[in-house]
Amino acid sequence: MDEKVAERHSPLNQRIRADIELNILSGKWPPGFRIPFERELMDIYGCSRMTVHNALSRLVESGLIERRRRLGSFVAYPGTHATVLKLPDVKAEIVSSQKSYGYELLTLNRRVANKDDSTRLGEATRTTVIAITCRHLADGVPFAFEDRLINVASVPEASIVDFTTTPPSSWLLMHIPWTESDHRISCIDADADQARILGLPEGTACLVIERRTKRNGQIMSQVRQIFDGRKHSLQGTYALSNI
Amino acid sequence: MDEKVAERHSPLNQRIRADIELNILSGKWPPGFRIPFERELMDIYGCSRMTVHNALSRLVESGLIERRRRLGSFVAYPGTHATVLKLPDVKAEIVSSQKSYGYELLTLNRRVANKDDSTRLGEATRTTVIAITCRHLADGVPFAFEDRLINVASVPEASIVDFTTTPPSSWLLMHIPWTESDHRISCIDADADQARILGLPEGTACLVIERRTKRNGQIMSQVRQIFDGRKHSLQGTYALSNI
DNA sequence: AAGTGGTCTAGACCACGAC
DNA sequence: TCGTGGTCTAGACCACTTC
Repeated sequence: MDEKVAERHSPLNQRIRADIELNILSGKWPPGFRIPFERELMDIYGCSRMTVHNALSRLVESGLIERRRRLGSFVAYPGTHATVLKLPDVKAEIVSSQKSYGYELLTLNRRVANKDDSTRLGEATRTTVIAITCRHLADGVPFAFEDRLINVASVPEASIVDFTTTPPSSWLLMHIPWTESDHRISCIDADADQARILGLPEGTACLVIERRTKRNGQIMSQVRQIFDGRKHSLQGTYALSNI
Repeated sequence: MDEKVAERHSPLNQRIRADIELNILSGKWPPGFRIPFERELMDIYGCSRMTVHNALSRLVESGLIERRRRLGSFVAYPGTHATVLKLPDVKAEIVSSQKSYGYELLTLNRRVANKDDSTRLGEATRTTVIAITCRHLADGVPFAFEDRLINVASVPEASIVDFTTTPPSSWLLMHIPWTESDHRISCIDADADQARILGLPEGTACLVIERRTKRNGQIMSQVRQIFDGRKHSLQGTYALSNI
């Protein structure tokens, strides 16, 4: 086998991973190619099986190889492109781009979930929700329009928060961290309201990010954020393992 | 510590991972919380340090915890939401939704990269490129407009492919697998050409996916795909470790 | 100096699945 | 049946960083 031996002084298991990645990404080992057995790699690198096994296991996690007992390890067939998108908190995003952050609460209602609310939360039960619409500004210019529902049953503390000064996204991130979430990214033509709030001509293409956050399977919040499509885009890289 | 002991009959290292995940996602262990030392977890689970260490290492990879020598392991502070988006091949996406797939080559040029081409490829060198525009149809209805550049220096085989019948995305996926890629997702108002090709009113909000694929750091191809924003959206879930 | 995590070893037994 | 990967052990030494 080819030992390109990346990064001479890094730990052995990382070198093994990097070597195999290189062979796959360079096209030398095509999809379906059987890579050496663990016991062969032990001899090649002069190390124990545990070291080899850990390296290969992480390649499985990253989706680069598949392993089958008795048959060996094979370069996987990539069916799709995938990308990891980071969707930062709007406030953090504005601040980190050296602009001043502004926040305006537009509406706040506390109500029993209506039909639309239940659809957004993905729950049939008639819970109480806090419905918030607000606007984020960067250097005084409208940056994003946010429309959020908070499930009061799941996040009772939200009842006593003063959302006239605290952006709900930032508060939730600080107080209800590490939730599971699913996202939907789409685009729309701004309607009259949205255009007015974002200071755009009606019909401008806008980027929409919707997110539902859950904890223990229970939905805590749903949010729809709308951005000026001419100024905002999302970028992601697909890096394999981060050696 | 709390042993919620998920999945009784799964391997021990996965149970350890799942237990710690549960404590973090449920909010019981907030960001900054110091989780038990490896040697404590050995006692708690009655296993060797290697088993504990492997479990914790994978939690580091998933971004859920951070570890510092001498101090211990801590629940990480989530700065951003992240999502894994799958961006399937357009043909595969249409076929899997039970619709008939159609493909039309619109233009094909082979030329020395001009200024715009070089920008798109992110390379200053004046290489030869194949520039393709084409249209994907689902059940005969325009589905996506694709504008692609292929770097001939990196993908010489592309010179002899008949792109009048073969969609370039599908060919590249089959023949140049396992490239690295980066993506950009944005939206635009369809201009006259785009509207005509997609069969939409001019000015309709459209979703745009741009992708550059590399191999060994060398750019192989750049593509811009445009979809009807009213019908197309991207969805992603953030699953932590896949236990 | 002391204690944490980082890495590795040389074994072991088991589970699965092709044959 | 038998060879592969899956899991685990009971050690070991090292690197780093705070004390």
